[in-house]
Amino acid sequence: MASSIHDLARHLNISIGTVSRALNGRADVNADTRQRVLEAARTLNYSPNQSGRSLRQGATHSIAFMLQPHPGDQQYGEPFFMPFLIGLQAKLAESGLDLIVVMGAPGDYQQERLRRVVETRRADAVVLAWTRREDERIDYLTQAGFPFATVGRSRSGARPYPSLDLDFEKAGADAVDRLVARGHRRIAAIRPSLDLNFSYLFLDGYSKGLLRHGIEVDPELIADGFINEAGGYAVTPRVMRSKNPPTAIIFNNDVMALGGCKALAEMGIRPGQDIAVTVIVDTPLCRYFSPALTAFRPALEPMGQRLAEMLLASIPAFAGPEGPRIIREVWPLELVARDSD
Amino acid sequence: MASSIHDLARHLNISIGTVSRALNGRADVNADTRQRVLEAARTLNYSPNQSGRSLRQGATHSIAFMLQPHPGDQQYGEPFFMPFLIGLQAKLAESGLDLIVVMGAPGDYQQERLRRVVETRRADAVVLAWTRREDERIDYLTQAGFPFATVGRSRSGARPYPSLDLDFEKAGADAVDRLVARGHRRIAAIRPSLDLNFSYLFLDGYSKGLLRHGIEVDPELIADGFINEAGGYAVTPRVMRSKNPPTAIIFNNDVMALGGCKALAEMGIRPGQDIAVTVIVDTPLCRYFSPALTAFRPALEPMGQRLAEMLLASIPAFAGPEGPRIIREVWPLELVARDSD
DNA sequence: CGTTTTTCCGTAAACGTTTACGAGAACACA
DNA sequence: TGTGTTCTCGTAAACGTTTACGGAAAAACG
Repeated sequence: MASSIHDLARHLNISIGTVSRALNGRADVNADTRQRVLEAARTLNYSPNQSGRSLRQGATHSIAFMLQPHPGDQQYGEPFFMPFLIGLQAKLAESGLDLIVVMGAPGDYQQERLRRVVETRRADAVVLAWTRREDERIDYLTQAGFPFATVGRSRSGARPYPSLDLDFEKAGADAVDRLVARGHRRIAAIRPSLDLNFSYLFLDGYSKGLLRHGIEVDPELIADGFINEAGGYAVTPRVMRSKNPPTAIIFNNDVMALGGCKALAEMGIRPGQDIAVTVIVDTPLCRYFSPALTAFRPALEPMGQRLAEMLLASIPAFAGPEGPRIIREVWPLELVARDSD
Repeated sequence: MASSIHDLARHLNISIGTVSRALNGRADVNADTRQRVLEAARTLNYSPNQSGRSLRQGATHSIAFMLQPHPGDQQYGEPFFMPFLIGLQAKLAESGLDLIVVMGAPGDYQQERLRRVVETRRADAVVLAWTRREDERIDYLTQAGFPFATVGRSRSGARPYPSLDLDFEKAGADAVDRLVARGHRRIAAIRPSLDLNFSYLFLDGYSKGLLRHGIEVDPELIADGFINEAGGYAVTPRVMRSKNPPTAIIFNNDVMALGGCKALAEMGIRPGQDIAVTVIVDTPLCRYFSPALTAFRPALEPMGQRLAEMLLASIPAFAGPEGPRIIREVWPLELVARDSD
């Protein structure tokens, strides 16, 4: 079943060294022998043992994406990440790299899992998502000298590292601009309660947007909750019951918006009619909700591809002739105007 | 940085064999030396190189979950699988196994990816999801003698294999029962157009349910679409515009229901008032939609745990003293009555 | 034909583990 | 003291690759 390089060598009556060289496309092997080797490999259904080559080369040819549920959440934010992963995987495959997604148990915030991946050398590099404002994972990886890239920024990290993020700050400000232009002055912001960095960026943009229009930031109109439907559901009534309730709400993500709209519905408040609703990160949910939610859309699949390029560019073994480079980029979020505001 | 077993041996002035035995908890090593080895391992920050032990043992200590987007879909059905994966991963970890999620490119239906995993021995077993009625992956794995388990059943497979499925047939029939009891006789069914096995099971149950009440199955009330929001959106108007339109719709999954409800909204038809809507597989979306959707709920996390047990029980190396066993189970879907019917 | 270069291939070591085997030391028992 | 048993540990092979090195044969060159 499992045919090794020795089987090929024996079958062709040549040495294993030659077989290996032929397979790996090295120059010092006769064109004819190479042909025979490749053919034998096909007929004997040979494919190289990963453990063997990893051990010899000190490289696993795989990149790990760390997947972690948030505490209090069972959703992983996947509607967001799946298109991203498609792009990432496609680009990595071009360089012969496999993408593996490493699961963590809920609650331990990946540290333990990450250590495992790094120390047992299960992957050549990792991709981190859901970066936090202070992110111990980033500190650990830089300190360990392990290659990585992040989707999202962070304050952590002694050395620079490749990162790709969305411009949540601009989106937050743009959302305010649009609502103000439509006559709103009481605008609420609902965001995750965790230390997630994009949550801060969003709030910064929101605040700057308000100030730009001479509107004071009212703490009563800002609320934090779990980053899931239940979080939005729990927290939205709170801002609606403030002394001077908002006429518009900006939700930081789609699932919190879903929960929030549920709460609004139960209060008899209709998005798009009685209140304006804007969502920062667009997903199919926003589009197919009724009313369709105005949202800011990321280019997820291209982002995945780009992050792969950036990650590889930072690793000496994969970087081009000009040597490794650290690339950091922030991509725009594009407004998709729909019916909810 | 990367300390090996040789480093430990040199540091302690003993042989690598002894170190290895101490680390692996074998009996023939002095309690005192074991203590010293373990301590040195901690201070030198040793952890075994996976490639090394995999190569030697012929086992990778990891299980692969094959993740594949459907053609025409970018969603992966993750809201469904994530809690399942949490359970799966938790149980596998108890046996020292890592769960890795292997991505496939959209469209190639995993075959290529699966071959890669199997042939390069990247995992000791795989878990398949989204089983099809005729599933070449199952044929391939049985023929290759590679351990696997599925969530979902299939017609394929020369030999029996562990599988865990939900009782879509009963859920379909129960949904009909409930709707009939509430006075409906024109009941539509909307399901994925792919060869997915649960789609057939659902339709069987639906048909049997109707016949049980003496209601003829009307092909005009059955529609197939992409298993995503767009699919439900595209296909729902078709059944609504039939000569004798339905007064109730059963959707096979949450995302198609979301799209379908969008289409209904645009036609001025309100779920829960103008039409009854039932969803077979419950997710947070169903709960937080307005109106909350009546749905059938699976116990996803326990299912993940159970499948891990079943998979391990089927592998000689992990099975208990009574030897390997093939377990197949079908779990119930529990009705959660809400506001949409 | 002698010398140099090129082409091609075999040999063997190395990657980090695990483990079968055997041997020395300590101990028990008569 | 002689014999057998039990504890411990070192030695070395093996897992499947890749690759540095060197050498034989062929080709090129004068």
